[in-house]
Amino acid sequence: MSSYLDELNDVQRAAVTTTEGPVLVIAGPGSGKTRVLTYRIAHLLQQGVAPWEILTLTFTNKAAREMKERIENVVGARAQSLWAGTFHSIFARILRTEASKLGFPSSFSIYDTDDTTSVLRAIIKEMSLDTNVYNASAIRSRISLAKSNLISPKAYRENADMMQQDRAAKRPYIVDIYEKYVARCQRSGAMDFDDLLFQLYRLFRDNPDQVLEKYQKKFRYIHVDEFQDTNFLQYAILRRLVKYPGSPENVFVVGDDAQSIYAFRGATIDNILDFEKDYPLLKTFKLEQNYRSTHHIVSAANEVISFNRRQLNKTIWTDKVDRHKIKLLRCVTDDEEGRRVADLILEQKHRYHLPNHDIAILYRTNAQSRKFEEHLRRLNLPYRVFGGTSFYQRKEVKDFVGYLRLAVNPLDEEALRRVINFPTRGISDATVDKLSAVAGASNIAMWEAMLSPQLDVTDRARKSLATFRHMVEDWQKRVASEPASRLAAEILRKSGLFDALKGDTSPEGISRLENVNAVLDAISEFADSPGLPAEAPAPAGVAEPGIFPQAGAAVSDRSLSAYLQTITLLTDADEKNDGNDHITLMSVHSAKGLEYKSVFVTGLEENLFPSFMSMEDPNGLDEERRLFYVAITRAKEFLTISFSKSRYRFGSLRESNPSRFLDEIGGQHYELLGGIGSGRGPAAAQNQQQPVTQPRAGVSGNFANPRMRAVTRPAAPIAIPAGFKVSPVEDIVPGVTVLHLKFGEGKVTSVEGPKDNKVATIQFKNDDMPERRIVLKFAKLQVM
DNA sequence: GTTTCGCATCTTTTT
DNA sequence: GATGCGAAAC
Repeated sequence: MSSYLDELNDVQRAAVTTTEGPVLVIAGPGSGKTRVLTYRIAHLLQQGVAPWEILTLTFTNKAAREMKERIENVVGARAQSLWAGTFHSIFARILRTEASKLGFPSSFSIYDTDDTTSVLRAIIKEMSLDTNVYNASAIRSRISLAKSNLISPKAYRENADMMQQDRAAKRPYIVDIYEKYVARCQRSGAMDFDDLLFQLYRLFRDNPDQVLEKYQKKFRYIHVDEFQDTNFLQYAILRRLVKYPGSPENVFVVGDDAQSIYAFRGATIDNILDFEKDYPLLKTFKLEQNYRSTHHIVSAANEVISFNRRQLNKTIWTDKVDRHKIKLLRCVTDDEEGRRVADLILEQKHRYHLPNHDIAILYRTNAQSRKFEEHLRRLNLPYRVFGGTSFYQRKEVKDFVGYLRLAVNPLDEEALRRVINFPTRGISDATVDKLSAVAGASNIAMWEAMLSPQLDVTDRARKSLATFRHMVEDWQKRVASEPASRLAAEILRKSGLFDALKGDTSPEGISRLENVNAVLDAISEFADSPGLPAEAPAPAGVAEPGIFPQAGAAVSDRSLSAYLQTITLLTDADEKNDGNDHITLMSVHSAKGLEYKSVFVTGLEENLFPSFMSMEDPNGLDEERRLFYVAITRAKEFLTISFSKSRYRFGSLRESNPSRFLDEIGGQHYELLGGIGSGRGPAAAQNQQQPVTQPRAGVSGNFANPRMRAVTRPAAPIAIPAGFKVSPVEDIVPGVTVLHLKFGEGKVTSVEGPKDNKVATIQFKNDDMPERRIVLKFAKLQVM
């Protein structure tokens, strides 16, 4: 058999070669998930499946790109014609082709979260509602929730539950806002993130023969990466694509319920459970060997996740030998945390010769990056911050992009509002409000309302409007014919934006100008890049066939319009690597799917990690725990966890307690680090005075002063009985009653697994889980 | 019509 | 600490 199959273990190979029918791969962290996915696709190509018949939905565009590259290494240039990308970007591509069927222009705009919030704010204001009660971003999440559950404004009004909730929250007009919002998006020729899913669903539902069937036939093999993070709507679309009479149901999904961290966005592990129900012929493979991390790290991760109430059965194990324990860094202030992490990085770099790209600092909230940046800069260590306000969210960039969007789609009201009077050109807020009122009254776009006879403004304003309109009309005419980069450069000058920025010689002003120029560069690069698939001369004349001409063209679409749709859907992870060797700083969410030799997981404090937003709700806490699980499993060799006793948050210094998650790691896996900064400054001195209880081996990590912890967890902790003695593994057999330090008394129902890695299923008496699977080599159990 | 400043508000994670 | 909003000054 081909050599690439030899690089797989038995389970991996079985998954890769099961090409027909529905397949579910449950893949623990570091278990070679990407490898399985790429080899499976390569395998399909080797067997003669055409690349454009294979659809792969990933979480980031970068993941898709890397996958393509790896496949290319196996099968060559054909890989470039694969359909691979995020749900949102692939769907946007399909929508672009089919937009007219939904009453949208094919160059529709995509509203990001800011745009959406701003539209909502305008609607709320126009409706004269109390902005304290009707908070735009809260309404946005409410509408997003509705869309993700396929609830249209009409359905919302008929939905007793939703309406009742709104009345209870004293916000009965949400449904009206929702209705207006949808109308406004439609007349603006704009879709928000949820629309990219919602509208595609509508498209498929309402055009089963002309549209849906075409795609069902086209995509003979469909793959989904990070399946645990798909939401209801994404799954509903997937199901329509895959499940129909006569379908071969060639759908291959890869996921890990323990790494599901997007419940707040509607993702649910129910999808995995539903998947088993929806596809009776499903074959399931479990990848349980972790090739990434050392034993201490894997064990700590297993212990932490065992505290969650609901999980699929699996046991992650590794044969990597330990060299280093997990380090626990206890700090007094967030500044000390920043300093010690930076110092430790320097030390690790020297002692183990780590390049910067082997190192990552992870945190729960983006706001935490600051302190680390300060201290890395102090030590001259190069770093890069991912997330937070991305490049495309900066004001000057949004302004420029606003002009570009308007040239491509003048109906786009958000773009229009943004740029109509910036730089100022004599069009006042009052005039804009009037425009908006006319637009609302006759349900036309504001762009069209400029010409309406009903528009009652001063002659001066009318003149300003006409000048502005002519300027945009000119661009609009040329957008289809002229090279994107040339037109964009002209728009930058003619709009007056360039002069406005040039006038500002402050350092910030200069950097704003640089940013805008960077957009120009990006457009040139985008326009000049050889267009991914179709144009790369496919070997032996295998271009994507004509049954799907437009989409084939869309693949290599280098227009301004294509550029704009692309950038809105970029994720942090997609940001281009500048080729420099730098330390990575990012949120734990963004780190999903990545790995580093040395990882610092920071800010392990109650109300921060787990977040105060999740503390009330047990499901929320479980999600935070999965997030922590994701964080620690990013590390291959060195894992350092830090927390601080106090921290600046929301503008003032606050006390904080160590995170409950720390107690869930067994003491044998970590060591408390004596301050590097000992004797340096008051914080360090104070730190030394703190009495520190060293963890006792064998007892669940109780590193911190116990009085600091008001413990709340599913199973109430029980007192350690005098004379508790851990029984040897051999004594744990089915039928015996055991005592567990966390879960109390329980009965062993079964024991399985290899001799050195036995797993027992135990029913605990006072526990809200029917049963738990306990990895015996880590557990502290006494036979009673 | 435009700019600036002070005040209030809201702070998670992301496509 | 960042952002939005309204009022006052230009």
